[in-house]
Amino acid sequence: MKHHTRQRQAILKCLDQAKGPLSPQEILVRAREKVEGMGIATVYRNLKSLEKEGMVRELALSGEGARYEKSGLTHHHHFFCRGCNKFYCVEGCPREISFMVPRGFVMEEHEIVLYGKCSECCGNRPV
Amino acid sequence: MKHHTRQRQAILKCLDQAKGPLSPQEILVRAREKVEGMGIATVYRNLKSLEKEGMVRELALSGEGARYEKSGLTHHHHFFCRGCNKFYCVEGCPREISFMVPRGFVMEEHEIVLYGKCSECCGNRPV
DNA sequence: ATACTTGCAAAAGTTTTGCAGGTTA
DNA sequence: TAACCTGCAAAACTTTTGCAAGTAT
Repeated sequence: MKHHTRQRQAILKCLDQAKGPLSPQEILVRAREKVEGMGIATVYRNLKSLEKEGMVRELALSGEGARYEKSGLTHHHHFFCRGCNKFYCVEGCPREISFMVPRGFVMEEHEIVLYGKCSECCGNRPV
Repeated sequence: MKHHTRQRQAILKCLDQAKGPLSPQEILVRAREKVEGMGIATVYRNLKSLEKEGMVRELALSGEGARYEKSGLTHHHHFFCRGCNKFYCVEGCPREISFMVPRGFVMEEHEIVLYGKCSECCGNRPV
């Protein structure tokens, strides 16, 4: 039987409030505002178990270590800002991409990542 | 002035002969067939410098650590096989994706990764 | 009470760096 | 010869694990 701990709830809340997937470190910093003294191991452990339960999804798309987001969101993709090294969720998808699958391969999922600068890092202010 | 060492040439040759981007470990194994006793540090160092020179491109798209490929290839994307944990290059691209870029953001690049099983891992033989 | 979680510290990976010796131009 | 590279080992990071103590049911 799973227990509902403050730490676990804090992690889920962080993911809820984020505009995009977060790294374990980002989660730690934010979750510590809610649960003082929380350890990084707890973050990793909870992310793993939440992933196993299907509540969270791991994304590894930037050369910066994995990010995590709630699962069950509507189909979407991501934008990685090279200025602030953050991910943002983006809507839309060019549906028809199965023509890219090589003969004999089976596609189960796809992921699209746009790289560039977010509006804040976009010239308005110095990076 | 850069020097042309056997190690550097071996790494480039491995990348030339591969069907998709390779991990540093994969490169080490293959390069050692050409240059006995080669060390992993040499692989990492060369990949970094080749990347800086613009000859090699880093991809980090699988939760499995970065992969590297020659740069200057024609625009293409990748398929990650969850059976053998290898990347394959795939042709084609649904050109029009700029509608996905959020207002105020600037897109510099995009990457598409298909996940699934390659033909070899696809039922024909047990994974 | 029992089962599950936590924080800490140690361990296991992966990537980077320092250095003495070797190689390239 | 001077500049650059290499292999090794140590260092730096990131992620996982063991364990005694704490918490949820």
